[in-house]
Amino acid sequence: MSVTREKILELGENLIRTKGYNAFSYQDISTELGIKNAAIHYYFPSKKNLVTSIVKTNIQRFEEMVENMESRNFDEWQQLDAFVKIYVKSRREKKKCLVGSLSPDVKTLDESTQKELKKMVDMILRWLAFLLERGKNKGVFAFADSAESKAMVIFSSLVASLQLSAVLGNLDYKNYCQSILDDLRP
Amino acid sequence: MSVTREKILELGENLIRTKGYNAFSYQDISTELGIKNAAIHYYFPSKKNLVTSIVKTNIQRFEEMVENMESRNFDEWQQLDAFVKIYVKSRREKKKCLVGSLSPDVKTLDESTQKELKKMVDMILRWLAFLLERGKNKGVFAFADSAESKAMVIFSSLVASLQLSAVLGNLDYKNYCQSILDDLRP
DNA sequence: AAATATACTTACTACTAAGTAAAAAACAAA
DNA sequence: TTTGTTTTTTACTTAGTAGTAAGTATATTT
Repeated sequence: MSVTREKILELGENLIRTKGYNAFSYQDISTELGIKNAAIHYYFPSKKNLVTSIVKTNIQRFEEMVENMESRNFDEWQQLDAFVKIYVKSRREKKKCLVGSLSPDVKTLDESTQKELKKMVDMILRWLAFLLERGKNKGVFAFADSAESKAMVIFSSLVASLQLSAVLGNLDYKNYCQSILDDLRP
Repeated sequence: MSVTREKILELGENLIRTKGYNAFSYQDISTELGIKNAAIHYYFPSKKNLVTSIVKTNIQRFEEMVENMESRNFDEWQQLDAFVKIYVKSRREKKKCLVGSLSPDVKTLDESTQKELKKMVDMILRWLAFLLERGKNKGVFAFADSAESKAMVIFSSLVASLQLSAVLGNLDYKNYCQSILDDLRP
């Protein structure tokens, strides 16, 4: 695959995660990469095309991460910890997660992009609920309500706190994430 | 105060809460109100001006709500329940909350708007933490971690789940909110 | 060597955005 | 009824936006 294409995807993702979908333009990318506007259209005929590709890439990345953790026999706690670490890293890099960046703009996205985004959110929540359920049965986690509810609370907390920490500025994010994990301790 | 001005503020808020800050235009407002583009500039010289006013209005609305609840001797549970009801209503109206709409776009906002938004988030989190702490001491609530942490988890959950429910579509939001409250039961 | 595909650039169209200056209309008070 | 103020429209500018058509140099295939 083309290096330029890869760079466009990477830069596009970063722009979405810092400025948001409706605030970034092809010019932001072309200027940064030192190419012309039309060169981006060569790889991604339309903006919706680009964003859909970015979401698809992220879905794949997530699937690979989960597969990798399972094959390396990560236990439930280690897997959840690895997932939370993605958010700690995002915060350090002053970026939001892709879901937290695109979800607020979902109404303004193309239908095919909406579909991919839904697929991604569904996938994450299903994985989280499954992990929590399995961990609870094995005594790794302890929590009162349903695994689905708990998955939603944990994911929501991670997504929104990343947005809010950009507003508040200070916020000890790493510590906050730790308290989410601690809450599950048996 | 002018009726047109009030209508612009209301419509602007709704547009931010449905499409987002960077996706709505003065034309969206002028078309809906049957006035001209320039008429909006008469009341709000710039877009940043309008958005800042919208945030300020919401801060005031929140302050009034809290004052009102205190003066009517709402207990901690009733106050939290009333706060959660705002989000259930938002979900019913297929809108995000203002914080959840503007926070992801904070980098693209004018500095004065950023300041007001921070003020709003600070205020809500302080109030929530205060309420949780007081309620815990009185035995109305029960939770393990600090009131500040719990306030952040609850607020994040409400904000992000509103965004995610717009992506997922189905989601039993009312029930989800109930589970957040149930979690605090002693 | 000729044909074709790749990876672009140049130069444009069509449109939308925010914002402005000046004129006109609407409304009040004298 | 005149005068002044507030509100709104007309008509515009400036500065973008996504997207396209046509061309070009270079590499690859036939």
